[in-house]
Amino acid sequence: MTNQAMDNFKSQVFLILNSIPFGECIAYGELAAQAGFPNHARQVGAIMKKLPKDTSLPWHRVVNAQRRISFAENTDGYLRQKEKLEQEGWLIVGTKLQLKNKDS
DNA sequence: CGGCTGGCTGCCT
DNA sequence: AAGGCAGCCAGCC
Repeated sequence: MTNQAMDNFKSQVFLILNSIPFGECIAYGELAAQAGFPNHARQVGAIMKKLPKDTSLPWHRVVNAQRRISFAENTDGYLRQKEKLEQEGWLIVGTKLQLKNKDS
């Protein structure tokens, strides 16, 4: 992957991220695929990792393919993501995301 | 330049 | 349902 492609990739990731509506979420792999680069799920994670804590991007809407938060519980990242998701109407059980109403 | 490490995934016990 | 494992690929050392 060229540096240029990578810039493009990042740009796409940010765009797509911003396009995710309130209350929805997307998987790392899917985000990567939509950005035009399948099998780059981890790279998406790497990008998220670099984001400043005060970023305005809805990075919390990105979860793993199992619809779980990809952080161990009691970690800082986990807590921050959980909090933001709860603000968007999600119910978090452990690392698992569920809809408040019914679900599954 | 080789080796290890991840905000991952899917397949196979 | 729950681990283990092997691909995956850019960063870092």
